Amino acid sequence: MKNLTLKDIATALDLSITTVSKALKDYPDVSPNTKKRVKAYAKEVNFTPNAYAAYLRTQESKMIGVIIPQLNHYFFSNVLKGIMNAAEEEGYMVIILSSEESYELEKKQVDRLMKQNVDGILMSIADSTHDTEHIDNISKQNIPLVLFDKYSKLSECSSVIINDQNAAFTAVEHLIKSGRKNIAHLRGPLLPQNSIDRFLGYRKALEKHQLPYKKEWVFTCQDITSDEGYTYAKEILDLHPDIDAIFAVADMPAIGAIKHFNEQNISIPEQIAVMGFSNWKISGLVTPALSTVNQPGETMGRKAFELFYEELQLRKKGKKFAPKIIEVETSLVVRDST
Amino acid sequence: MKNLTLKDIATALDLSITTVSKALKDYPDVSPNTKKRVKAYAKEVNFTPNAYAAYLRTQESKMIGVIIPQLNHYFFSNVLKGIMNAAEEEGYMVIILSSEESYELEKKQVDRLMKQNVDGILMSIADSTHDTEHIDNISKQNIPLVLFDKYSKLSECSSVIINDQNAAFTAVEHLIKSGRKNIAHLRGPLLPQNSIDRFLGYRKALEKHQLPYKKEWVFTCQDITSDEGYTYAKEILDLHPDIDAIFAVADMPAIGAIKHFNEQNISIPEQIAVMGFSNWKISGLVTPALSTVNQPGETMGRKAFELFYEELQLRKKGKKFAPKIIEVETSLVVRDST
DNA sequence: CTTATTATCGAAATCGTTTTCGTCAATCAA
DNA sequence: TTGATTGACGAAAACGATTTCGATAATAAG
Repeated sequence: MKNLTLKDIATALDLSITTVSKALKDYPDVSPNTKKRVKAYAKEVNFTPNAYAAYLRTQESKMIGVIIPQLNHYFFSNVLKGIMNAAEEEGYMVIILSSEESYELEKKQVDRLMKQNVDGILMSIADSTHDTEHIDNISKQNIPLVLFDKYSKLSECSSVIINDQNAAFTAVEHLIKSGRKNIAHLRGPLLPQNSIDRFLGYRKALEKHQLPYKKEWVFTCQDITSDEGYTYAKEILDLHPDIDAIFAVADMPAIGAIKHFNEQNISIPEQIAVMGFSNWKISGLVTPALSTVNQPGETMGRKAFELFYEELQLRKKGKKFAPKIIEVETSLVVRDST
Repeated sequence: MKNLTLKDIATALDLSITTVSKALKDYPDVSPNTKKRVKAYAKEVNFTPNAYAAYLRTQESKMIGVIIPQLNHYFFSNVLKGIMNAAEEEGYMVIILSSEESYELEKKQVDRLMKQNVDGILMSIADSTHDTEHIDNISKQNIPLVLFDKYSKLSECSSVIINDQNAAFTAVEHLIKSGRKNIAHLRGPLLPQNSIDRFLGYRKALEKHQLPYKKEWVFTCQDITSDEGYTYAKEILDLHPDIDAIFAVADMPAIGAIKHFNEQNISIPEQIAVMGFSNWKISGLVTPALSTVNQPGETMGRKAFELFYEELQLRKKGKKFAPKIIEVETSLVVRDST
């Protein structure tokens, strides 16, 4: 009960391996009649060509590699879903690896994927990644690369992103319009572009509405966890009692803050409003439900695969491919915390 | 800048391909000196043998397939992590597929993995899977199969599970010991064994402590979502005001219930206690923090891979492998909701 | 009736490893 | 000296699909 080969079909139909192969791939020099016979038989016995043998000739593995910073992460799981669905439609298998937000591991994973001869790599770079040599290597090896969400301004490759600055701007403006004047920001680490852009969006909104920007109202989360939000919420209550709203770089810190306020019987949003970012599932389940910015992960994943596929097709034809940047729309999700 | 081959090394060192290959694999008929030369050079140029070419001879793809019911799922993400870490240590790549809890899709994914010639399949079967033909096919094709968490009592294969009945029993007993007498159960769908076992554990605990079992206090969640918990919480408040505790089949329904109680200003755990199952990250973040049963996903994943690997080694030696069932320890996590 | 063209098909090389089976020289035993 | 053993290496045949280049027969053109 082993997998069949072209040879099996050839002997069964009294044809050569060559003809069977050609028939299945619709070569013009096979008569319509034999094509029909071969295809019918192949379907009957549920034949699929051995991917490994095919690779050896075509150098196409029909596999792509995906590297994300965290496996257990609502947003990235959604991106993966989008990638995998799109990949399946084109007959691609997906190898998923995680960098665990580590630069060293990320380099290693890139290496593993290249050794595995994937046809392309889609990745979201780790927060701690400070240089792009390993990323540039991918392009040098001539394999298509698409970045998503956390991208690099330095590397010349296609990307699928959101407009973090605008999204943050809109979120903060929403807080301002609902009457808040003293808005704190739980920002992300200094490195990834997203965290910078969201911070810039925050500042821009303050500026537009002529609210003062205070350095001491910006708190930096290193790992973007709920614990950090919890801790900073305490600090805010103790040292900055005039703050009446918090805009967090992500849902997790926002939820940590909410937890602390709940424990201290601080009423949300009356005494202090809280706004997250990403629209994780959990954000709708805490009390009060968290207002946030929706980041359409699945769409981003699909678009990322499509960009890869487009690039691959062009390369196969020997054409040059100019990197594209796709910006996916976000939307404000207003719930009970603002 | 393409990947090097054995041939490249052979010409560089003025040896034959054969000798290079043998040297790298420590064949006895290669002199220690040449081995040293070859290995040093291979390391220098960062050579790794082409996996596809190797497969063609050895019929080992060094890939395993994993099928989980849901990609975006805290517990399964953890299992994946365990699998992937263990797999990497042995040089295996992991192909992850999702069945989306659909029997049809599950069959299709099994098929895809077999066509991809993976060396083994690890899977957690979908809730809707009612027969095991596709699962038995895997064994017939002679490829190792390991089930985890959601397994089947019908199939003869290794499994990594928890003792759902005991775990549920302990959880409910904890509710009883804290003084609750009227304990409802939000159970899972009728099919998967886990849901049945947790229900049985619930009954057993009631029985042991001589509390009456009431059919109308058992509510069936079809999709195990927070929405279902939310809805049933409402029903409980309206129709069964004497219920003073809820044991849910999973964290999500429990959290949905908490949300509703919060909105109705029902105090937890004073008026009603809530107990979840699985210890998702979110369960520690809601207010009040949810008591639950910890299910060590990462450990389960690692054990699952180890079982696969053990079976593979035995098969390679031509030995028979008797399916093993590993039971992983759970633990009660008492937080603020009980 | 011969020659050129077209329509179908196959032989064989190739991809990069692995592994079996030889080959050859050097060493040893007799 | 002869025959047997050992040590170190290579030639070549797989693995299964793809693809180039011929080969053959049937048809059309002259």
